[in-house]
Amino acid sequence: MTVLRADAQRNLDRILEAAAEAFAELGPDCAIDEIARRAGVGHGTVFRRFPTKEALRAAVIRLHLHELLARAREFAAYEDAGRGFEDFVWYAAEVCRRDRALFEGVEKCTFDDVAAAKQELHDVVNKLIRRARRDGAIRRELDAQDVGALVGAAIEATMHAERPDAWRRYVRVLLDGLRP
Amino acid sequence: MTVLRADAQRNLDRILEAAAEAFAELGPDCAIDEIARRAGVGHGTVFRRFPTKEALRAAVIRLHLHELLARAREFAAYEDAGRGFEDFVWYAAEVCRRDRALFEGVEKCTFDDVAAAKQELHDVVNKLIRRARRDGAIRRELDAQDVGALVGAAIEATMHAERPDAWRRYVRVLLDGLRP
DNA sequence: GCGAAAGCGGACGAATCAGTCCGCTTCTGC
DNA sequence: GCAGAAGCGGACTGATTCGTCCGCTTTCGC
Repeated sequence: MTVLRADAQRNLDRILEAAAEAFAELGPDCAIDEIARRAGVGHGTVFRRFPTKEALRAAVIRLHLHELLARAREFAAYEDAGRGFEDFVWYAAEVCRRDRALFEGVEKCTFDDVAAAKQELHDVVNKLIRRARRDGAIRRELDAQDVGALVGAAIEATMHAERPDAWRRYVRVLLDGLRP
Repeated sequence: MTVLRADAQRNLDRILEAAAEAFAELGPDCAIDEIARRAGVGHGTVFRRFPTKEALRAAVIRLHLHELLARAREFAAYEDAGRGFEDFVWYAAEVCRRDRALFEGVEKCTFDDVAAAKQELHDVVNKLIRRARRDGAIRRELDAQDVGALVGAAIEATMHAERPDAWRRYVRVLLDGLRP
């Protein structure tokens, strides 16, 4: 990939920023025209950089997923496995709450590198869960997939809630329910 | 409203049935053409009975909501409030598991009578929850909306799970988490 | 500055889907 | 049976939105 012209780079940055904002606010089905408008460019310009809407979505998800992965690794390195797991759940909930598109978008996205990052994140989270379970912080009958599904569900629930502080109560309910 | 001609009534029944099925399967944004196809009628026929897609959605939701309301009243009449509440959650989980559109659809629907039925259900569930809370079966800080969101989330979680019996474990985790 | 390459963005095409309309068909009361 | 009312459904309209294209503009090495 050759270096972009200065104006093109400026526009690319603005598009990514606007896209992240618009997806977070309006969800992954948000119209390209809306993103172009927010970025202050024509929508043809968006399509030049990203051949499809899916590609733009993937680009935004990629950024967020790498951030999430880095943080998950930190939590996995905690001495206290139960604490590391809980802190990760709180962090993940917070991220998804701010950006409802991330959670939905990751599911939808079929790009190879995003799938790879997703798998990598999955592995790290699995490790977090296995350690927490060994330490008696999570019930024995639940496996990593169950816990992942339940955490995802609690986050999903916070999106429907009206009261802005609801998500804390939901995560608390979940964490309490997960204990043996 | 005058009585319908026999063929019209037959078609109306088929449309409602197909709509319930299609919404359950494909979600509340499912295309009218798909519903018409499943019902074996032209989509003009659907629009004759229901002036908008919203009206059709409301009609389907109405049926399900009344059923749910009747059952909720039964559970609310239980001697043992905690037991009544838990049984209701198990029942609601089962219903939502069969029809994922119901939960989403109710949120979207803005028709007055549906809103009224929703409010009525809300009141009964609130009563269930208040009684269960008084009996010490549910934490004090959760209201009906919270519990609804959490039950919905647990059901949502079961859809991502591979093992078919997962939903029972998830509801169990939820109910344990709800306790003080 | 200048010319070529890179980039821009609005007009356009195509697909999808809600909702309308009207010529033809089917039912029903008599 | 028949006449007229009721109903049917497919063609059509209009809105929305993804994605393309090409004439004009901007940048940048020289």
